[in-house]
Amino acid sequence: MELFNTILHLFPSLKEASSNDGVNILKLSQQMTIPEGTTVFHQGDQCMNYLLIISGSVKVFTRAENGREIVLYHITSGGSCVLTTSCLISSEDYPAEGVTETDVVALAIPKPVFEQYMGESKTFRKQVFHSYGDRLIKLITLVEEISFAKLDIRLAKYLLKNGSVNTPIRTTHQALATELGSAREVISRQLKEFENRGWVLLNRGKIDITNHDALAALLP
Amino acid sequence: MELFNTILHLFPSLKEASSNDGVNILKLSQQMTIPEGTTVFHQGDQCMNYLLIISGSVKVFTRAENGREIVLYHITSGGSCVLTTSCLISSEDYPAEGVTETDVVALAIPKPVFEQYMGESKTFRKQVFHSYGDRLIKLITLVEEISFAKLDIRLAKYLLKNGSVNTPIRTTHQALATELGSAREVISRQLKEFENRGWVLLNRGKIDITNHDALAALLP
DNA sequence: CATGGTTAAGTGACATTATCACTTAACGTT
DNA sequence: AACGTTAAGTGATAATGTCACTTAACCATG
Repeated sequence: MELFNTILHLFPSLKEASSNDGVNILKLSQQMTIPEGTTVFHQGDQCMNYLLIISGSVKVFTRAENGREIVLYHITSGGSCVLTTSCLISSEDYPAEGVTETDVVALAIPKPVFEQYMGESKTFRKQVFHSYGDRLIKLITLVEEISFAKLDIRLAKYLLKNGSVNTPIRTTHQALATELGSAREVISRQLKEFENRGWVLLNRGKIDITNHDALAALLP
Repeated sequence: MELFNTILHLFPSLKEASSNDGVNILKLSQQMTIPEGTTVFHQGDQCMNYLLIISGSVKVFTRAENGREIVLYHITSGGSCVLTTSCLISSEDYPAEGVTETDVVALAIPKPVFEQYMGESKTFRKQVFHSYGDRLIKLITLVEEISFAKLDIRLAKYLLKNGSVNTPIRTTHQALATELGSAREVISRQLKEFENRGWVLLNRGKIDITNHDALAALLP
């Protein structure tokens, strides 16, 4: 059973939880496959499951009235949706939206099962808490970056993180703007500036990095 | 024992935790009084306690290299420091600083005691989770505001929240800038603009609201 | 109560980023 | 090859941030 092992490998805490009292947490949970572009949760939703991502990626973001968006973070393989958890516990509404960026395989643990294992397994608890801590730190870092870091630096950082000299980045300026919490025009101009300096090569939907070191020199 | 009851009233989960197996979580924790202006934790610290605030207020913020600061949130009576918790669990370093804004009375629960009660008491767990959820939601809201909301609106909101027509706000423009993640000069100019419109009255270290409704009309 | 140090607030010039209202270009379809 | 769609470019203008100061208020102390 390949998938079974993959899951236990990604979420080792489930191993302990499973064997604890002979009940298999995996049997009580529902495995689901979600196609790319699906809205997993909405601003204002309620939710009844704790979601573990087995493969693929979910983009979590908020939207302003005027339509502008900003990505809060991504949940990838091995991650869990703490917003879901947070709402599981506190029954508050989501302050954000989640959309799958790729096809996603996930495990949905029902609320009662989740709560039971939170009490029983220290390892499971630790993992859940760790996800929380991670998100908090990511969000704090995001606040820092938005308020302090200049856009050219944040853009360079993103480019270097998501591409390299021979692996171009396939995305639109609009998506980049959303990712960095800026406006498309601003991103376009900044990229054009990078292109003028010979650091990148721009094409519709594609950005080639041509001078890695120059971009890297921008970072603090 | 007045304080004892205050604590149990603020943190009802401790009641259950205390009586659970006869061990009193309060006895194992240390109550401390911290004067105003004390740095409770630093960027880069480790920590060994879970902190509950009994009275007073702690300001949590990050600082950029150039010295600019932005307040992430405040922890007040009945709140707990989840950053501490997060680092308790994941042993990561703090990405922020905490400074007392007033004299603070707090309860420090040592790491092992905290972990024990996390396993034993569902109520305690719930309260800890709730704090986490609260912070997440606060941080997400902050990200939203920083990236989408205009400064005049955020400023008006702050003024209305912290003062009224006959209770002036006692703070400096610098503190306001930190609170809103902006620069002092920008705040000064915006306030001056409000004053020109007859909405507020400015004095060194004091802001009087003279037209509540006009300010309120600015909010969405 | 005058003086000087300290902290708060004001100012002008300039840089960066956001917004608006478009135009131009690339792509896929038929 | 023409057309609709989506991506990217552009110029003007507004909002915000930064820098290098100046001015004003407050407080302590002689």
